[in-house]
Amino acid sequence: MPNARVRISARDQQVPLPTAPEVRRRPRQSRAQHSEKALRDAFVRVLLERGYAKTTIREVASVAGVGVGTFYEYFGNMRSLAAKWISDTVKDAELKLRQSFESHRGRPLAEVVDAVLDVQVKNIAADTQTWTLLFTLERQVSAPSAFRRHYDTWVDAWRDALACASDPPPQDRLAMVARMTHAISYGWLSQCMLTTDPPPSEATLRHELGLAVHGYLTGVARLG
Amino acid sequence: MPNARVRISARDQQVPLPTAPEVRRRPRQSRAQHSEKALRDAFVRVLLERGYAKTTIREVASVAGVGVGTFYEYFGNMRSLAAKWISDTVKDAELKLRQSFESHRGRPLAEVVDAVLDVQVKNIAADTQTWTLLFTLERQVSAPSAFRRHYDTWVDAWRDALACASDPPPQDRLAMVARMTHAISYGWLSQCMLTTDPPPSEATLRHELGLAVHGYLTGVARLG
Amino acid sequence: MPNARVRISARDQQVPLPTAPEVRRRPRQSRAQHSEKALRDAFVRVLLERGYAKTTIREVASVAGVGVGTFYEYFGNMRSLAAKWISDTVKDAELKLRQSFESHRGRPLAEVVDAVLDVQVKNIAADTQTWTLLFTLERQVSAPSAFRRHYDTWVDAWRDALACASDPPPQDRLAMVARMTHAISYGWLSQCMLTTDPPPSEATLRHELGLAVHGYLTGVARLG
Amino acid sequence: MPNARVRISARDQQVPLPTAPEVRRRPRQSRAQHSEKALRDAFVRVLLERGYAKTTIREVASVAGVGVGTFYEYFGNMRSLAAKWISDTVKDAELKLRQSFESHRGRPLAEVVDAVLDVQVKNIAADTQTWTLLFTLERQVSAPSAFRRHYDTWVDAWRDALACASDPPPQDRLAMVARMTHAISYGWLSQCMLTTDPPPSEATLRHELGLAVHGYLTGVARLG
DNA sequence: CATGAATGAGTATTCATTCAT
DNA sequence: CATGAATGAATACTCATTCAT
Repeated sequence: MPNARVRISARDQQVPLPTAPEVRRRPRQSRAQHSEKALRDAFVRVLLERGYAKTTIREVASVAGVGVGTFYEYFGNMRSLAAKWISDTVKDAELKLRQSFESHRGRPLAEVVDAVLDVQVKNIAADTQTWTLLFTLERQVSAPSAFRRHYDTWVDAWRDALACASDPPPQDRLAMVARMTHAISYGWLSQCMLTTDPPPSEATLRHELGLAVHGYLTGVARLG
Repeated sequence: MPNARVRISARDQQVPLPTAPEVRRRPRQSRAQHSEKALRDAFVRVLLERGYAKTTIREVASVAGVGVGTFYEYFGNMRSLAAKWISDTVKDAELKLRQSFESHRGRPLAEVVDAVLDVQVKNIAADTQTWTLLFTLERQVSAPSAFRRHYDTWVDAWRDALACASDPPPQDRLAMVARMTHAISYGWLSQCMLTTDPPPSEATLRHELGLAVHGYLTGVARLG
Repeated sequence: MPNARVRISARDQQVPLPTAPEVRRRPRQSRAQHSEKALRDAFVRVLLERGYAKTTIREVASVAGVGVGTFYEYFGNMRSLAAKWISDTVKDAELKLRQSFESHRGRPLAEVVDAVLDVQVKNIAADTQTWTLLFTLERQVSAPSAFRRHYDTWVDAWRDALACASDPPPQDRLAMVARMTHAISYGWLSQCMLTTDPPPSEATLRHELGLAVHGYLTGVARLG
Repeated sequence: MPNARVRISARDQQVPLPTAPEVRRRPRQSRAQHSEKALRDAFVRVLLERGYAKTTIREVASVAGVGVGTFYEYFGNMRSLAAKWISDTVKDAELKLRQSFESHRGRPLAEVVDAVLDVQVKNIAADTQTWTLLFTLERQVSAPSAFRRHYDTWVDAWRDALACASDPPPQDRLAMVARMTHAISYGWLSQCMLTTDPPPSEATLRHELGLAVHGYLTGVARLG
C-alpha cells in the first residue's frame, strides 16, 4: 500500500510561522535554538508514534515545522539526533543519582543505597514512556561501544555511591558489586517498563527493588 | 568484478542427499528443509556481521546459497524469519529450564534455584554471541506484545520452579517473586553480554548471580 | 483515483513565505511546472513507443530528463499519471464539443449535428496517434467506473447538443438517442484509428459518419 | 556481465497463431484434453476476477488444478492462451454470422441485414460477461495487427452478407459500407456492454441497432 | 542561515520460466 | 507426461542528502 503515509504533519496545525514583519529577520540566536528544540521534540513525538525504524528525517522536520535542510543544519543525521537525546537524558539521570548520595556520605551502606534507589525509581516512574523509549532506542542506535560507555558511567556512579558509605563492600569486590547492583536496578526497572502494562506502582517497584539490592549486598557481606 | 556473487557454496558443499531407496517423496522434502535451514543459518550469520538494520534479503539469500525467490518461498519477509528464529530459540531455552528443576521437585528452594541458575548460566555462556543477538533482535523486531509474551513465558517457568520446592515463597507473592528472580538473572546475564568484553568467566557469572538471587529470596523469606 | 498524492495541490496552495513573495516563488514554481510537464510529455512519448504495459517509471523519468524521485514527487504511480492525462485530454475535447453547438442553438437538428460532427472529426483527425493511444489506454488503466464516467460525460454533451436544436428528438427518447449518436461517432472514429493504416481521409471519415448519424436520426424521427 | 540473461520472453513476441491443434504430442487424448480445457476455463474465471494485468500463470494453473509445468506443456505463455481463446470465440461468432444470412441469399437487403443483426445481438446478449471480457482483452493482448486481422474478418463477413442481397449497395462502395455497418453494430454492442450496468434489454439493443444500421443504409442508397 | 525540489542509490517483491524428479 | 521448488531478472518505491535560491 504505497503512499498510505498518514503524515502527522503538525506543521499545518502548529503556531503560524513568524510572518509578522517585525519578527522577520531577527534569528539572532533565539530562532536557531527554537529550531533545534523543535526538532528534538518532534523526534521524540515521532519516535513514540512510529518507532525508530520508521522515523524519517522528512517527517521529523515536518512535525517540527522546519525544512529538511534545517535538520541538516543542526544534526547531520538521525543517529546524531538520537545519540544526543539519549546522552542528554542519561547525563541528567546520572547527575540526579550522584546528587542523591552526596548528602548521605559516611552514613551506613543501607541508608546510602536507599537514597539512591529512591531517586532512581522516582525518576523513571515519573516518565515511564520516555524511559521505555530510551531503553529501546539505546540498543538500536548506539554502537555497542557507546552503550557500554553509558552503562559504565552508571556503574561508576553506583561504585562511588557504595564507596562513600561508612561500611562499603571490600575494595577488591567494589567494581563487581557495583555492576551487579546496577544490573539489578536497571534490569528490574527497564524490564518492568517493557513487559507490564500498566507498570507496577512506584511503591511496589521500590519495595521489590529494595529487597533485591539489600539482599544481594547482605550476601556479599556474609559470603563475599 | 561487479556481480561477483559469493554464492559459494552452500550449494556446492551440499551433502549428498541420503536417498533411501524406499522413500520416494523424501528428496523434495529434504531439499526444501535444506533451503529453509540454510536461510536460517545465513540469517544469523549476516545478523552477526551487519546488524538487523543492515540485513538485506538479498544478502541472506546469497549467503545461504539460494535465490532470493527461495527466501520468499519460505519466509514472506525478514520479520517472519526473525520472529521464527527468536521463537524457536526461546522455546528451546525454556524447555531446558523446565527440565532443569524437574529432578529437584520437593527439594529445598535453594537447591532448586541453584539447579535452574546452573542451566541458565551454562546455556547462555555456551553461546554468548547468539544470545546477545537475540536479546537485541527481540526489541527491534518483536511487537511489544510479542516481547511481553516471551518474557511472561520465562517468568512462568521460574514460578513453576519456585513452586516445586519444599519451601516455596508464599503463594500470594509467588508471581512477583518469580518476576524479580527472572529480572535479576536475565538482567545480569544479558547486560554482562552486552557491556563486557570479554564477558566474566562462567564461574564469576554464576557466583555473583547466586548471591543476588539467593539474597533476594532470603530477603523475601524474612521481610516479605 | 488511488494514491492520488495530495501534495501537489498542497504545494500550489501554500501560503507565500514572508520574504518578498513575488520574487521568491517564481523560480521554484516554474521549475516545478517544468518537471511536471516534462514527465507528462515523456509519458506520451514512451507510451507511443512501448505501449502501456512496457512503460516503466524509470524510462519515463529518464526520457523526461529528471530523476525517478521526481516522478514520485508529482505522480504517485503510473496509473495516476495515465489517469490525469486521459482526464485532461477528454475534458478538453468535451469542451470543444460543447462550444461547437453553442453558436447553433435553436437551429435545425441537422445543422447542430453537422456542427458537432465537424468538430469531432477535425479534433481526432488532427492527432490520430494521440487519440488511438487514448482509446487504448482508457480500457487498460481506467477502472470500469472511470471509463463509464468519461463515457457518460460525452453522452451528456451529445444530449445537450441534440436538445438545443429547434426540432430535437422526443424528450423520452433523448437519452437513448444521445447514447447511440455517440456510439456511432466514437465507434466509427476509434475503430478507424485502430484498424486502418493509414486511416481514411478526414473527408471520408466525415462523409460516412454524416450518413450514419443523420440516417439514424431520420429513422428515429420516422419510426421512433 | 555474467548474468546477462537474454530473456526473449515469448510473452513479448507476437502471438503465435494456433497451429494445427488436432495432433498434439499424443496425449492419451482424454487426460490431455482435460488439462487443456481446465486451463482454458480457469483462465476465463481468473480473468473475470482479476483482470488480465493481474492474471498470473500460477493462479490459472492453480485454479485449473494442475501444476504450472502443465501450463507450459499446452501453452507457452499467457498471450498464447489469451490469443487462442479470443480466436476461437471470434471464429465461432463469425461462423454464426455467416450462417445467418445463407438462408436469405437473394432476398432484399433489409431482410438480410435484419437476419444478421438478430444473430449478432442474440449471440452477445446471451453472454454479456464473456463478450465484455473479450472486447477488453483484445486490445490489451493482441498486437495491433492481430486486432486488425480479426476486425477485417468481421468486416468481410458483413460485406458478404450485404453482397448476397437482391439490392446490394453499389460495388464500389461495398467495402466502406461494410466497414461502417460493422462499426455501428460492434460499437453499439461493445460500448453498451462496457458502460451500462445492467445493459439495455436485448429488445432495446436490437431495436436501436436496427434504426441505426437501416438508417445508414438508407442514406447510402439515397445519397451515396 | 533556511528552504524544499530534485536526486538516485538501494531495497523489497513479483512472477515467468526451467528442470530434476 | 506431470510436477512444483527453485530461480533471478525486472520493477516499483523510499528516503537520506544536496544545493540553488
